[in-house]
Amino acid sequence: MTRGTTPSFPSRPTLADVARVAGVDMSTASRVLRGDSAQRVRKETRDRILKVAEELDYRANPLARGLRTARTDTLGIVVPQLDNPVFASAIRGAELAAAELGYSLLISHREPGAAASSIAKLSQTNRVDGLLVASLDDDEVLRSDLASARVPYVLMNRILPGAPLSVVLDSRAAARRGVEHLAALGHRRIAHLAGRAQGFNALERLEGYREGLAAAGIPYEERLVATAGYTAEGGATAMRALLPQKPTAVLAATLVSAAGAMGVLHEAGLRIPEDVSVVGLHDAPVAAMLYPSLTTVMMPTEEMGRVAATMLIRLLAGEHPEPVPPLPPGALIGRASTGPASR
Amino acid sequence: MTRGTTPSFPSRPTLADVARVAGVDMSTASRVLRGDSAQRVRKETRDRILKVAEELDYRANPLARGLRTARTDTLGIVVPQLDNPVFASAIRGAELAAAELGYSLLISHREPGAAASSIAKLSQTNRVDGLLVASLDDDEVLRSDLASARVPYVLMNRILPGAPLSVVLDSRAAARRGVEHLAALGHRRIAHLAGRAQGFNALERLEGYREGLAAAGIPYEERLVATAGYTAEGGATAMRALLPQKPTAVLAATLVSAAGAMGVLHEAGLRIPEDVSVVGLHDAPVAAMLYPSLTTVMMPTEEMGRVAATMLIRLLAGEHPEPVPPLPPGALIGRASTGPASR
DNA sequence: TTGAAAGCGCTACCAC
DNA sequence: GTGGTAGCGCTTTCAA
Repeated sequence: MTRGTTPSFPSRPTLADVARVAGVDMSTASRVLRGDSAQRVRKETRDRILKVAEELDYRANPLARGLRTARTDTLGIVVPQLDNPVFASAIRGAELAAAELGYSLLISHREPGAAASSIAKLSQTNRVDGLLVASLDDDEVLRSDLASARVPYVLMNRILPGAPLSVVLDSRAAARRGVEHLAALGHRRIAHLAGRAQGFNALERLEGYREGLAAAGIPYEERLVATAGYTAEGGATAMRALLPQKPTAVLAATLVSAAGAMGVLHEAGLRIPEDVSVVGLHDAPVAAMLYPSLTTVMMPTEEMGRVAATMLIRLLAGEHPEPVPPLPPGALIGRASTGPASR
Repeated sequence: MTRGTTPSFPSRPTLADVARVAGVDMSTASRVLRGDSAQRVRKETRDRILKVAEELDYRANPLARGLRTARTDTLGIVVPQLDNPVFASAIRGAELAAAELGYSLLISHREPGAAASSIAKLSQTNRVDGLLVASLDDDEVLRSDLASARVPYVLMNRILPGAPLSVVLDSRAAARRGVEHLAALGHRRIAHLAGRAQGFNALERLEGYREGLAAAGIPYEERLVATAGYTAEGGATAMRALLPQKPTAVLAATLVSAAGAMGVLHEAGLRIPEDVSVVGLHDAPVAAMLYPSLTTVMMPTEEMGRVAATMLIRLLAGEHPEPVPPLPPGALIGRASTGPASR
């Protein structure tokens, strides 16, 4: 009824207040409160200022500071979707690393096809010092978006020819690992539900799939590969198309496409894993929610965010961080969806 | 290798630049560029300024503006987790509503138990004008967090005694709707996987469950209710405990607990829906990924974010928005997990 | 209808 | 070791 949530909100103390109460000049107060490295301040004075600031519950106004220094100590992170475990955990990693290094994170959730590029929006308005960018867009689109960036950036989960700083996962190794697991279980007819036809990660995974087959001495057959995209429906459609090939195992590019494929297998009366084993790439809680629970290859998505944020902050500090190699996959999480080949 | 992502970044033009090029005073340029309502500016002058601003690609520096006006036109939104469809879509709704009203959204992902409350952090540093708060914390914890808020706020998805402005979903009606569906299919032994013991939504859903039973003339039996919390494991444990009661149908508080329960039913050799029907509350893509696909009651989570943002902005404008009643559930989405009672 | 000027809160340079 | 002060880019009286 009343503005109960809007009580008084007394205005915050300013640096001038602290200085006055402590009996020093603003500039001195600024020096100590800012943690100036060249601390040419007497310990006594220092302590007094700190004490007053504490008592007054002083917080520097980041707007004023930013206006003055032309820095915000804030990183923008642009992701195409929030409710995607990959991006959610990349955000978490970036957030942790950023916080450790004194930066905040401004999360921007830009749905593909959003009118205005948030890359432009974030970077052109002095809100962030740098950008962490994940994108599902085509190279051309992303490139033109990035062209409008007025701050340094680091890409996550993809590369873009011409953009030197990217942090990616080793999808190829992950796919190979999944195939190896299946091959070790005796499977020979291993199908692959691929991602987008031209996506960076999709191509890498396909390559890893082939490497895994080769290592097991299994010939590659094109008709055992179908493009599933990144939706459950895509996974279902692709699986349906693959059924006539009678695979005994399936390597799905994502958890979502794995789920779609599993639904089709159930419908077709095929038992998992007795008739068909399924492996998905990436690990997230949803893997355990499927039936049967899905065997996955864990991917270091949080680490990706962490590394990307760290690189970006280095870049902002004027360093020239070296490109990092693709982050190797984590362990294979054996659950109930994989078993020995029996046919 | 090189700082390829850090080219020149020419400094942005300032208002002074625009004014100079247009041959007017800064104050005049400010008036027109800001869209001052009392536009006491000659059209000719106006157009000239606009044209110059356009040519120079001028963007007001939000830091400077914020410093001057003590407003940021930014709302903070605090959620306990990102990869939760409920919060993800609430964020989307809030973002859309905020954008329409000229506000940006600063997303803060505060994991429970995070050292510093992001409520305090966001609101005490002049970064946001107001806060949208979702929280899974206990009343006491949340209350003390909010006590440190220096800006107006609106709660989402829960109430807190003493905090007048909340936007919640009508979980009670949703639960009732789920039970009605099951009862209409002939089920009489309907179990309920409840949420947290004392949570606001959990209690509401339990109430709705009882109402639904009552409406169908089914007596309430306490032993058909188990607390499942909000994890798949919790759902599994609760379902396991309920099995001896031989329910023919289950109303799960969330999709996640429904998934856990379904796993247990599968393990127990019970067919879904032939032996046991399952309904989950909330709808999200994961419902279609489960096997069999889950019948759900859709909840207006995006609308919740939209309404909350709108209320908050009204509050900031000095209006006194009326509390809104719980948002009614959407349609029941019939999928494969429910069928007629056969025993 | 337009201009002049103060000042938001802070940092950083220079003087003492 | 500390103080004075200009000025970041903008909005907003107040004058003209």
